[in-house]
Amino acid sequence: MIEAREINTLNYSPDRLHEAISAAKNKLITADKYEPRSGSMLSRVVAEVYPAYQARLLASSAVDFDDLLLHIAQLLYEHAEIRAELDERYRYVLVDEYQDTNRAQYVILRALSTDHSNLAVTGDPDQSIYGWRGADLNNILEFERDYPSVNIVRLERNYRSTKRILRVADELIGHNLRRKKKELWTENGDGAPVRLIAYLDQDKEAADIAEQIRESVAAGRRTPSDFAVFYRVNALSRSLEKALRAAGVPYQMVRGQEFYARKEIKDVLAYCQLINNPRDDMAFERTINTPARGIGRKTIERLTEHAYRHGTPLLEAARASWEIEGFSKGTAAKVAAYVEIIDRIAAVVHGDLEEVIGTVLEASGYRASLAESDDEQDQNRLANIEELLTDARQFDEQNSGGGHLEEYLERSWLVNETDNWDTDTDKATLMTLHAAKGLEFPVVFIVAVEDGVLPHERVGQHPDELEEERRLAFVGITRAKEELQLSYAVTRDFRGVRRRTIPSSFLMEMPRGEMEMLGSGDSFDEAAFEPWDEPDDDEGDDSWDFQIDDETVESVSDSGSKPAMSIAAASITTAAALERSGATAGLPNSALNVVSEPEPALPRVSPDAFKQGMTVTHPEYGPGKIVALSGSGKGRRATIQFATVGEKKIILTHSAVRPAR
DNA sequence: TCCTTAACTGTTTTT
DNA sequence: CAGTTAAGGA
Repeated sequence: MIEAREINTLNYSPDRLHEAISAAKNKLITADKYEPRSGSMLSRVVAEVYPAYQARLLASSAVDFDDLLLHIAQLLYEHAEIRAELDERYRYVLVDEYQDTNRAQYVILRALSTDHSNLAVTGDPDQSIYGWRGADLNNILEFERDYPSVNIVRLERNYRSTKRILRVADELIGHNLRRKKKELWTENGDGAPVRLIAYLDQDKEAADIAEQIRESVAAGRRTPSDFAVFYRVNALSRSLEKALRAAGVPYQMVRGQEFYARKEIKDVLAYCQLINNPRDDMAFERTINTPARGIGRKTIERLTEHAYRHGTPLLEAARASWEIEGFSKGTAAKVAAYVEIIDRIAAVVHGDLEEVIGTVLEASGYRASLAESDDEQDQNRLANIEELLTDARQFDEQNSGGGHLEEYLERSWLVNETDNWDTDTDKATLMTLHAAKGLEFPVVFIVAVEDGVLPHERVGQHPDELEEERRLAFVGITRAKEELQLSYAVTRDFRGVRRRTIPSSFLMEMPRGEMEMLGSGDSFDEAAFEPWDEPDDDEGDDSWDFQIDDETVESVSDSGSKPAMSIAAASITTAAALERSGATAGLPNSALNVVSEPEPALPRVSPDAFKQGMTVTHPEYGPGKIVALSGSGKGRRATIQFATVGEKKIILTHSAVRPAR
């Protein structure tokens, strides 16, 4: 579809376009109402693709995730009598996790609670972490305005965490502006200090965490399921898995969709989808030459054309293969053989799922083609397919009588992250911060609390996005009941390259009094943290600012004077201290080279590189825009409008301000 | 049409 | 690094 329009897929990838369409749908903008924003090429492309995409969904009798809500909202909106009937039927409506609702859900809720306004919602604005998916924080922030007669109950008592953990969480989230203030308290004990550990690299980080778990379990103090390790991105799980395996710690990794998203599983399920819905052209295209049966691009092209001309689905066109012009006898026979396969599977559609999938595997030749292969990966795939059969059998046990194909497929689409999280087995848990919401563990580790990872570098210049990252950290921290460890690695391998990292700015927003700063084992010079440990005479936010000429100017002090310390400077000190202490002695050359690399942790930017109107970021104040510049050389200053704290005047040579990524 | 190899490229989170 | 695409040969 995108190809047909000769759209430049480099700038407008299917992913990006779908994302844009999804965002539009979340805002209840239907294809016919979508207006391209002037000046935005992307939106012009979307305006072209969106209606075609929607038409194609309709032709396939399909809906996407967003349609699930959009269609309902539209139905309720356009048909007063249906709305009234459903409002009548559902007298009392309860919504959990209200902070994660989007515009469409909001409209649906309103529609269902108009005549019978019995609506109860629960949620915590500080735990809204799905803004990027269309969740609208305003839904909860402005609930009182939307429903003036509302009765609000604040649940501020925390029964889960220790006082220290709670204070760390509370102070961090206090840096957010778009929230509802609340006073969290608990009668639990102080508990242990929150640990902040700097490791040399991610392998040391992973190994130490694994070792801590192993040791506690061996000592009988804890059991594996007491532990959870959270990370911002899935890619970070690799070294953790390796270390846990090496330490012999049983673990489970929660990765939603993982199973059903595998190529081989999707291949097999595509046959099922086509049986379930013969108009599913995507399933047709996926299956017709999987495994390879000599049906290529050209053949599919001709089929598509025939289908288009007759207004039929592709499978229908394939049934007429003998009449299609340009098809050789051989080609027509191959296509007919494929149709035959589909029909054979369709014949057992009313049986058990295990039978349906078993038939797919046999009739399609999929299993045989994998079994013949001597590629190691294919053997793996074979194992996954056997697992799919097991999954199907389990499903059959719960849904006896057969004929439940559609339900099974639905489940495969809708499984979420935590659905396959097993609470009964005694294993440590690895998961993303997003997946962690709603859970709790006695001991929590959060790894890679680094600039660019937690807040993730892809959060845009919009302050709301930075705040969402902060909420994500908040969610992770508040999962911990008794112990919490935050950590970062001084260097981290990323995409095959070793990089020096900068500790997350969020770490500077946490109360040092509740925390314990550590290096990893004795390989770390604690002196590196001295500037942090030293309690400031004044507390809190202003500690790195001091007054000059009436203006608040921010600067990193020279070594010697004590209070001001930016996070970037801390990381430089850390690395330097490492070198001095010979902490790197045991490392292979490559690692040593990197640590002693002349490249500073914070790329120094010449003051002249800053231009008016430029978007910049600051480790504490977040993103901002340069309003004005003054002075020159070392004295060059910028007035920056920060989204979080308003306008600040900053000396560029000394500050940690950088051009936005 | 298929298969192998080399080059390339892109990287968040997921109902 | 890993997953995907482009190119070229069978």
